[in-house]
Amino acid sequence: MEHRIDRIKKQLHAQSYKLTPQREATVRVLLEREEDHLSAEDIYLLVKEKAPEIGLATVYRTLELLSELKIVDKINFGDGVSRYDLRKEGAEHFHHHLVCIECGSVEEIMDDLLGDVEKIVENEWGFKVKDHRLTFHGLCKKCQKAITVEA
Amino acid sequence: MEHRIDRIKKQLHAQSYKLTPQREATVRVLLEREEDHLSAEDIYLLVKEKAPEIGLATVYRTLELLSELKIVDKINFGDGVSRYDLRKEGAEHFHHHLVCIECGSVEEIMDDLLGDVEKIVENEWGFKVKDHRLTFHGLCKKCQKAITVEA
DNA sequence: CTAAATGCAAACCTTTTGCAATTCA
DNA sequence: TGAATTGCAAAAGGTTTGCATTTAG
Repeated sequence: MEHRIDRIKKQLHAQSYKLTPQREATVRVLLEREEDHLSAEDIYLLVKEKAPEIGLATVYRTLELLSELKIVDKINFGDGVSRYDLRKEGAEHFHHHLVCIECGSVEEIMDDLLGDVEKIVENEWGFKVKDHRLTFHGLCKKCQKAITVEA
Repeated sequence: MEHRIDRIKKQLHAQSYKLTPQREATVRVLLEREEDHLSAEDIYLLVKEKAPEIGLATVYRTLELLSELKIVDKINFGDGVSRYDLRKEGAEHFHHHLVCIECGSVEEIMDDLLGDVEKIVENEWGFKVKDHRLTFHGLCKKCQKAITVEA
């Protein structure tokens, strides 16, 4: 944890950005809730517990900055809100998501399943892939069971 | 074209929705601009040319209805706007997109490249896939060339 | 005829921005 | 010190909603 904060601090300083207490608090929330897919508002409320004086605008500005630095990825699952997801260290590509259409849960897949597909896209379409977004919509294990039982 | 309109009319009637002139005009715009990825506002302006009295709210309501009926898919490329994409007839899955990070162009891929990946997700994660969203971000052919030349 | 649909304007939400005051390096 | 950052409140989108009126079936 401290290790990752240090790293991020260095990344910021490298571009002459400052690691303010507000930014640090925001990053800590992101680290603590790595599994979640929090909206800016969610993050704001959590950061407020540690740093009550912070403003929502600062959270937005911090998240934008972290996006630029590729520390977080901004995603959108189709509800009207952007969500922010910490990039795994060293990850070349954005990970994938399984969104349950029944209960709304979001599971992450870290494996890169798209190696072959990207080759096809590059060779057959001449498109140079830099990143991707892949989300599956369907039924998670739990909801599949629930439906089987009730049927 | 008329054939597809008829089909949609039937789909609407099947659920006792009406095919109003406003709805028909909206569908026609969608059919004419099948290749594009129009926002609600874009569609509104285009529909207005044929049916000047239409209101933006009606366009939104129509698009929502068409989404429900799986006639269009609502997508989000990360700019703050929802875009609407006509589903190809008989398509089981949503098609894929190649978004150029240089010029913003959007190309569509109709082939289903995810068959194998879906099998893995179903078998290894126990997740029952119903649909997916796959977008690649990178450089289109044109922009790759442009960059090579200027370098 | 009557449930469904429309147009308009107001309301809503999320996100962004201007600016004076503050703070990190 | 001085450029970067913050908080606040206002503004700016995009989208939704309430309601009186109109219309497709």
